[in-house]
Amino acid sequence: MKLVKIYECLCDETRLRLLNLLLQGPLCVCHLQAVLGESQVKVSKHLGYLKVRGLVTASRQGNWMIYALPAPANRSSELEANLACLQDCVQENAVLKSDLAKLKKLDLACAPVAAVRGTGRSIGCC
Amino acid sequence: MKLVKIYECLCDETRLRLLNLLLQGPLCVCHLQAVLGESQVKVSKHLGYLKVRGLVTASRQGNWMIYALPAPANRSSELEANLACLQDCVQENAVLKSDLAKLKKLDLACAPVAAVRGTGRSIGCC
DNA sequence: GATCTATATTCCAATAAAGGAATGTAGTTG
DNA sequence: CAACTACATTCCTTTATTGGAATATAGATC
Repeated sequence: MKLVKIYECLCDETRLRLLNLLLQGPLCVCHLQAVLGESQVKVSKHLGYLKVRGLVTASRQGNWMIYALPAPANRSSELEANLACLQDCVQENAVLKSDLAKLKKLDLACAPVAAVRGTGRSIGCC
Repeated sequence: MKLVKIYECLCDETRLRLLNLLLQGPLCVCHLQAVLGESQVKVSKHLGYLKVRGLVTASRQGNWMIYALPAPANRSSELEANLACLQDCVQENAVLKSDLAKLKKLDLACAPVAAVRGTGRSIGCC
C-alpha cells in the first residue's frame, strides 16, 4: 500500500520538519541542517530515507545538494493530499512554525538554490 | 509533537485499515477482525495501540468491545484534518476500498453496535 | 594535486515495533 | 458454577529504526 509508505515518511519528527521546510521550496542540506539544529548524519540520513521513498528529489549544484519536493506533476494524489494536510497542520505546531521563522531569517534565498535559479551567486552557503 | 503521534498511528497497514473501517462508524472487534481477515492478537494489539494514543475509544457492550473514532468534538484539528485526508485517499486504495465493501456485506449494522443504538438485538455477532 | 567543503555511507549499539503462542479475564449462558 | 464467547495481555523472537563515530566521496579552490 503506497499510502502507508507516505505515512512512514511522516511519522518521524525530523522528517516532518524537513518536509515542512521543503514545502517552502528547494533547499540545500546545510540550510536544512542549520534550521533543524541537528547533526549532519541525522539530517543526511533522513533525507536519504525520504529520497529512496520518492518524497523528495535531490540534485547536485557544485558542492551542494539541493533537495526539493517532487514537482506537482509527479506527485500522486495521496502525496498531494497529505502535503496539503501537513501544511494545514503547521499552524498548530510550534516546532514547525518556529522552523519556518528560522528559515526566513537564515537567508531569504538559499545561496545554492539562488544560483540554480540564476538569481544569486553561489559563494558561501552555511 | 502531537502530529507525529498521529502519523505513527497511520503508518501501519493494519491500523490504517482499522481506521478506515471506523470512519464508517463504531464497530465491534469481531467485525473488524472478520473484515481484515487477520489474527485476533494482531487486531487487538493494533486497536490497543490506537486507543492508548487517543485515536480510538472503546466501550464494552456485554461481551463485545465497541471501538469508535473520538467524537468530532474531541478531535484535535490535526486529527480531523488527517482523518479527512485519509478518507480522500481511500478511493485510490484497493485494499481500503475492498475492506469497505466487505464491511457492507458482512452485516449492515454490527449487532452489538445496533444494540447500543437500540435498533437491534445483541445476539450473535461473528 | 593537496586541501577544503559539503554531503553520503559504513559500522555499530540501543531501542522500538510486529506478531505468534499461550494464557488471562470479563461478561454471558445454560 | 461450569462452560463459552469475545477480547486483552504476557512472553518471546524477529526485524526495523534511530543515530553517533568514523570514514568515504564529489566537486571546488588554491
